Amino acid sequence: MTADNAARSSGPGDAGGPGLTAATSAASGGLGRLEPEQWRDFAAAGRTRRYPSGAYLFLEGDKPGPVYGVISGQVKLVASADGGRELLLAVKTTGEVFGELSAIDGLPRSASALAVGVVEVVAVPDEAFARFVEDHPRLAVQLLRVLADRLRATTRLHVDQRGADLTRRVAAGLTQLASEIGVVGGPDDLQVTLRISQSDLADWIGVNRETTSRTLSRLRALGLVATGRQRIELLDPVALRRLAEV
Amino acid sequence: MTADNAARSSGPGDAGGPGLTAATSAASGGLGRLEPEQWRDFAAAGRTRRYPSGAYLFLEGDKPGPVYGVISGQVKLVASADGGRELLLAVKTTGEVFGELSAIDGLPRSASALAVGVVEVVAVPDEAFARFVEDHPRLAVQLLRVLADRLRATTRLHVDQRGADLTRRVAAGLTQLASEIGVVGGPDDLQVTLRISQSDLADWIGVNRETTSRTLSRLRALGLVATGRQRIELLDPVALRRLAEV
DNA sequence: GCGGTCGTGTGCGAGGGCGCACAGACCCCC
DNA sequence: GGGGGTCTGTGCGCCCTCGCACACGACCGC
Repeated sequence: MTADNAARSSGPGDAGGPGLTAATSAASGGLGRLEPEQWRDFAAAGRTRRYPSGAYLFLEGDKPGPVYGVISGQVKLVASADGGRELLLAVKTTGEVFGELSAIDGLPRSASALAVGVVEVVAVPDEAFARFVEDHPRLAVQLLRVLADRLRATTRLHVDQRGADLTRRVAAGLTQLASEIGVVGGPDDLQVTLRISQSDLADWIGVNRETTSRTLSRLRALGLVATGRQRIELLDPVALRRLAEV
Repeated sequence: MTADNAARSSGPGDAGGPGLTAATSAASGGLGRLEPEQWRDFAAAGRTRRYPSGAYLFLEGDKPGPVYGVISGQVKLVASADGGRELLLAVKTTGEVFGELSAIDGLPRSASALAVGVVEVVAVPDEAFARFVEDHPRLAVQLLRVLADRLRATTRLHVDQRGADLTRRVAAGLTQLASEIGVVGGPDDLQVTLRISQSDLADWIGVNRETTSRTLSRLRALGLVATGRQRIELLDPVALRRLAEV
């Protein structure tokens, strides 16, 4: 969790308040990464499974089930609003854990998990996970911190996105996504390539595809991004972040 | 001003091994209500303070500080976005606890706490609270559940409000607020009166005041609500809830 | 009682996102 | 290699929200 966004102070009405502060990794939807030792213990408690591209690991509304850890591939966590709208909550990649909320509180899944490409995961039964947590107080406290951070991030997101103009929201969305699943490209360390569709980006930031596409056009004209099929290149991540946070 | 100058001392009232069992929903912003016994333990760990109307108990961005429990009065938790916009995150009343996030993760306050009318609270030093949690594993697990629930609720809110039309969002906002701070009125058990301004409601649902007022006019024409100065009466909460959930 | 302040209600014009529609490019699979 | 499906890019008009502006009424303090 980057401390820099949280460390910013701002009173009520303080114009310099937090902009679209992208609460980085914990944006929403997962436990974050475990330390190697913890991961071994975690993996030992479950079994490996493979899912084909497009398969659902679980659906929104399902009864509680296993907690998952990604071994390889990517998993999208999506929540559906009414009218068929969908919101992309998170993208989980190798080493990340997700689906632990249901194991914690026993409530139904609040999002669907969709395999992007072939995915290999380790699935730990929820009871085993619950025991695991109860037997490891330090882990429980760590979990508390993680959930607290995610709560902050989600609230922050909720607050910031309200009334912000499109350019800013798209810039913020790109910045967040890049920090989660960005693939560092060329020789320049700053260039980042996102391998997602514009529809996914639209679902992520919560606007429709066409508008997102148009906004990307604008950013392209500014030389900040380059786009292609299933590809968004952040040519100037720094400028984008600045755009997002103003 | 930030009422941070806390009087130190006062050992942790670490009496027994109870849990800070939280009630239910806790839409966002607090721990929920404690059971009487737990409340006693909690209160014993801190000291009572009084704040005049309009005083800030803490400000967004402040360093971590005490965890609060409301003895009497109301406290508004507000987060500020850019441009002076504010969002009302929660209203805490008698018996409710708030401000525990910072005590958990040590990060700065993510919202400001504002006294609505004269408020009496018990303030428990964050260190005491943290020790309290660490020494009671079962309490930690309880807390996990509470945070998980709040995370769900916040995410749900975030997902649902996206693209929903105004009538729905206002109806949803009224329903939520009513369940939190509604005062049951007349003989009919279903009638609920909210003692807040329309500006507060607007901040709660995240639209501007004028639009909120106009939407209330519409709902008034439908016979669903009655309005007055600092007063919104839910004449047909059931219909409102239906409106919100469709 | 009398201003001053705050909360409410409403009109109006501007701006912007939404949804539809369509064209072209690219990819995958048969 | 061809055809269908997916992804991208863009035009266009509708409608909704915003922001400004103003009037009225309730409440408060002197």
